[in-house]
Amino acid sequence: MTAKRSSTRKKRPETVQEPRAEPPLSRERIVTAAVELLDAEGVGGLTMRRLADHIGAGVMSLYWHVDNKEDVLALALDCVLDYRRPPDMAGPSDWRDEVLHLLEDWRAVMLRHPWSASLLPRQVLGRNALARLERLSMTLSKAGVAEADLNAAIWSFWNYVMGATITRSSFDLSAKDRADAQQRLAQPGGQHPAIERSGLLQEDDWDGVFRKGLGFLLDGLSLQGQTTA
Amino acid sequence: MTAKRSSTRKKRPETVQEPRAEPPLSRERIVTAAVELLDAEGVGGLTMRRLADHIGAGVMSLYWHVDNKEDVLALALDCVLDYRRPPDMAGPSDWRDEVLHLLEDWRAVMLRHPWSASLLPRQVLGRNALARLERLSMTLSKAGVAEADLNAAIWSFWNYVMGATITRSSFDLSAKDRADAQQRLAQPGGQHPAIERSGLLQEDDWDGVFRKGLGFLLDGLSLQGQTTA
DNA sequence: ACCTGAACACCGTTCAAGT
DNA sequence: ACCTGAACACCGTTCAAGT
Repeated sequence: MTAKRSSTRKKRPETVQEPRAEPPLSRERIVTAAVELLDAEGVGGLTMRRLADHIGAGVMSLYWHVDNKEDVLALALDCVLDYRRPPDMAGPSDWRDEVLHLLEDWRAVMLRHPWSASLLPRQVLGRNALARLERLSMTLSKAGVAEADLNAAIWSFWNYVMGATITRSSFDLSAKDRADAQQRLAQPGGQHPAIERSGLLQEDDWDGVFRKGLGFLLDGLSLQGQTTA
Repeated sequence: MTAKRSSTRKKRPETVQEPRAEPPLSRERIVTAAVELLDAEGVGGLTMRRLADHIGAGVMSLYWHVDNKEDVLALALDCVLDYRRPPDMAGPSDWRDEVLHLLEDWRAVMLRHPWSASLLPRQVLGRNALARLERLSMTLSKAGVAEADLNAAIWSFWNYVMGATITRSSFDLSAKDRADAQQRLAQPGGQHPAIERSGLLQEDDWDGVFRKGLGFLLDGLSLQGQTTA
């Protein structure tokens, strides 16, 4: 394709010199641009037209390389979820640490692309999502989680991570929103004494909360059957 | 408003007789219609125009009663999440059962309106969402969950329920999809031996899985600090 | 106070056509 | 094999106007 590109170059003498001589359209280039757009503008900002503009192509050219918008979203999601299984740790490591690391990485990746988490639940079968699930499954069964508990355990971690990440990335209160919420709760005759007292909506150590809840899940799982490390 | 309606009637002799003489437009009527439409067509099927048609009003009439589409969605969500705190159980009941019941009800409500769960994470502050969180908070602190663990516990349950429900309602595989998935996993040199072996994607006892994972969470929480029932 | 139509600035995608 | 423009059937919302 380098050949093709340079032949295109020859046609355009240097005098014109477009902003950048665009490499030919390709699935890969489309996905890259889609991720950029999604990162910059969120899911509502991705439009086939804007995507084409961003690339410097006609809208309909995209459809040669891609089925439709849904396809673009699926590709972008999978791209972002890229997972290279870490080199198998030398020596036996704590399975809890392994799960923790795996899920914190997963969450971190999705928070870096805040549009991604909400898309994942209907795209469970993506290449990299499956790879991550596979890894989790391996870790848990090597840890001795009973066969009968395995699927429930995996889906529990999944649910927890998705819920946490989707919530975190779609519910970020501005300072003003927080003030409003707090005020509404503290109204005379407030109907929410408990969550007002604990400051549930004022919580801001999301990393800590995430880790703590994961701890509950791991502890509960450890109690089940013969989970031997 | 009955007056207004009957006066309208007079203008139209029985010969025409519209399907139903429409009661006047109101926020309430709009929300009801929105929920119907959402239940029938999903989130992609709700359109201001279709909503107006469904009600028998002009599109722009809606905007007198409602700020915008986002507002409609928020109202519909809160409507569906309706929560009447159950009459305080006579006698002390198991706090685990109470949490279980609370969260299973929450999940069931959202599954009955499959569009709702995905909307909730950015609408945490809705009336009924807060009421349910309040209830959960009360139950947990009465159960003796330490002050320091309370918020983490509440958010953990939230995350778990949201993750489970969103996944369940956006990822329902047809029989064909399942077959495809299974086949892809089972390909020669398959890269997913673990999740193939456990049949992770063939799981279909979602209620059971949900309850089991909730059990892990509850068990883990019970281990923490002095949780006395 | 409540409703309306026309208009604006967008969408995703089909289709028939170009090279 | 790859790209394109025109066109279709939609969107949400503003605005100026009606009653």
